Parts: sequence; structure tokens; C-alpha cells
Amino acid sequence: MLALVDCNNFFVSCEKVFNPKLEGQPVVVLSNNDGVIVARSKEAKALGIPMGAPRFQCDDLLKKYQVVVLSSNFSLYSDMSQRVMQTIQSLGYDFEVYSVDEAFLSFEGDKKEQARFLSQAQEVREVILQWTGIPVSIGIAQTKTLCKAANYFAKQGDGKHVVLIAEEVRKEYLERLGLQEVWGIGSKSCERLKKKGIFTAWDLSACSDQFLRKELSVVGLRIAMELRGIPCLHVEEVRAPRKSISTARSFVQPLFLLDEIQAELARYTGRVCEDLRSEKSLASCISVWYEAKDAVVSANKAYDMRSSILQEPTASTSELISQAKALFTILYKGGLKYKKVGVLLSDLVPEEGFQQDLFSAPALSQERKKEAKKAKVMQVIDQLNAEFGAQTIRFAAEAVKSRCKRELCAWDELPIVSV
DNA sequence: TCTGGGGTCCTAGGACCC
DNA sequence: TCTGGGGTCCTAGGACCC
Repeated sequence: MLALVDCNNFFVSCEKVFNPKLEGQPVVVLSNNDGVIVARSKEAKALGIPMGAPRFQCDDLLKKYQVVVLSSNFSLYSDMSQRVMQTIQSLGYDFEVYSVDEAFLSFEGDKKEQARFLSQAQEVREVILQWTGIPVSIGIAQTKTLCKAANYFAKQGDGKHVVLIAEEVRKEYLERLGLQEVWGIGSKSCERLKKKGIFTAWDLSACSDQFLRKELSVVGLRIAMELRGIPCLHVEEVRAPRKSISTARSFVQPLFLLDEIQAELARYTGRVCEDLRSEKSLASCISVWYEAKDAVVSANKAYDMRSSILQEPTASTSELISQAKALFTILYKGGLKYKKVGVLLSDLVPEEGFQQDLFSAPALSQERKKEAKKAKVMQVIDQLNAEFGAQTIRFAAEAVKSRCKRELCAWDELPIVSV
């Protein structure tokens, strides 16, 4: 059997751990630039505040019910996520970290041992709550997609927290699960299928394979199989290396000047490179892109991107910053109002034993030495930043301050503990 | 009038997830 | 006036090869 552990209202729960006064209050957490609502406490959900809604659209509701509105603190959430995952690990389960707030666990044993699975799940829940302060819900079933469904029911606020969908009750649950709640069925597919008379998870699972293949490709077929209790997705204990790493930000006010935008890009490049090195990967390709306002008026593109393939894969911040700046220089059009820019590293290869370019081999020893030297410098920078805090050492090209709006952080008030 | 068949690789765009 | 950020997978179509 599989189990899906899903943290309840994760970002809000993290905030509550450090500010217990928030308990019982309607709380929302905002995205970067305080733009949209990305997490809600159960009290905020009850007020009808929608997920993913632009904040300004909810201003009236937020004010009326005195909702506590917080800017996001992603480094905190990622730290708390690690604590939750470490707790699961210490309990000795085979598991897959699926997202910042979810993990799939394998429960050994015969599928008939329902009572045992339920009590195991209860224990997992209690230990996580006690050790980290984060409440979780757990869905247990034969397949990942059914676990997701079970988890949905576990979250329905009847104080259950743990739900097991056994074969005998599968139909009953799936008939109660709306199509839009099925994992992998998004709004587009949902609309299309409803027109064809498919409204519940059960309806979907009962469609012919041929129909599913045609309407939703192999993806839809897989979902239906999983809903029927036939596993198509397995628990991946070892995380596959990432295929791309990117950073992009929108600005509160559009930027115009080449220098300013390049400094931003350099900062993002610094970040992605740090990520890249912590993955122990090298990038073979770098891309830079922008989104602009009023581009139509100026007859320029509202979105554009340039990429360059690197001669040798690298994780050197200095090299990638100069590549990023060069790419943006090509893209840059004076007078455009840039509202967002981003950097993307792709074609990532493992740091160890990457395929070397046959034709560059003669020059390799020299190049190799240079590369090794650069890698050493990067390593020292990463160590210093890890020890003394992010951006203790950075490249001169990188913009110093974030241009993001985050007005609703109360973290400066936290006391500092000296050990 | 009749114009093969089988394959790979790349890219852009769509859809989805958290 | 103000609408986030970071990913993955799949498909279709074009170019190209033998």
C-alpha cells in the first residue's frame, strides 16, 4: 500500500509554528511582490478566499474579516519542509519527496491489513506534529492517484486526518470525487470532459481506454488506470536530477535601463548557479528572456528569449553571468518597459564524468586547469555563503537589493538566540 | 495515372502540478 | 493601478537521414 503525507495549509502552518497567536485566525500568505494569495488557513478558506487569487481582488474580504496577511518567506518553508521529510525518514519508511509539502510512503504488508496501515499513518501524523509543529493529512490506497483522492477526503474537515481507500469502497469514494479534484485533470480537460458527460472520478475511470487515449493522451489513460487501482506511477525514492534550473522575477515598477536589468539578471544567474552546484550538475545551455509592457505600441515583442549553447558545460557563476549579460544585450531594445526577466539553465549534465567535446580534446589540459580553478573559487564562495549567510560574497555584477515588494513580513521582530 | 517507409531529433506550445 | 515562480511531460510538425 501507498500513503500520501500532505502538510495542511503548509505555508500558513509554518508561520503558525513561529507565531502561535495566529492559531484560530484567518491567515493568508502572499506570493512574491505580494501579488497573489498562495496559502490560506482553514479559517481563511471558510471565508471563501480563493487560492491563487490576486490580492487586490480580495482586499474587501481581507479587510472585512481582518484577515492576517503575510508576505512569503520561502527559505523558512523550505527549511520546515526538510524537517518534515527528515522526520519521515527517521521513522524508517521508504519514501519519495514529491513536493515541498508532500511525500509518498510505501507501507509494507498485505493490502488486507487495513487497521495496521491506519494506525501506522496515525503514528506518522502524530510524530510529525510533535517534532515539527506541522499538521498533516494522510491518504492511503493502492496507487498514487487514489492516495491523492484519499488525501482529499482526509482534508475535508471532519476531524479524520487519515483516510484509506480500500478496493471495497473505491467506487463509493470515486463517485463522490468531482472530476476537477482528480490529480492530473486540470481546468481545460475538466471542461472538455464535462461536455461529454463525465463529471466524477468514477465516470472517468469507467471510460474506454480508446476514448481516454484520444481525449487525454497517455496521460489520461494512466490516470484512469490508477483510479481503477492499477499502479502506473511508482514511488521514486531517489530524486531524479533536475533537467533545468531557472529564476525569474517580475518588478514592482518596470525597468528601462540596460545596466539595471543586467544587474538583476546577474543576481538571478548567481542564484541558479548556486542551485546548479548544489545539484552537482553543470549547464550546457543558458537562456535569457523577458516580458515587457506596452510592447505592441512600440512594435517590439512582449516576450522574447535568446539562448546560447556553451562550449563546455559549466557551473561557474562568472562565466554564466557574462553569458547572460551578453544574451540580454542582444535582446535589449531601448524604450521597452521590462516587467519581468529570467534566466534558465538547461541541458544539465552531472558534474562527474560529463561527455567531453572530442574536438576540444587537444586544448583540454589547459582548459581543464582553468575550469578546475574556477570550480575551486565557486566552492569557496558557496562555503562562505553557507556559513555566513546568503550573498555574503557575491559578484560585483549582481544587484544588491531585491526589487520585490514584501511589505508584510514581521520577521525582523524575531528574537535571536545565541548558543 | 501512378510518387515509399521507417526512423531520429528538435522545437514550440499546451497542459498540468505545487 | 495592482495578477508568482519553478518545474515536468506530452504532442504535433518540420527537417533530415537512409
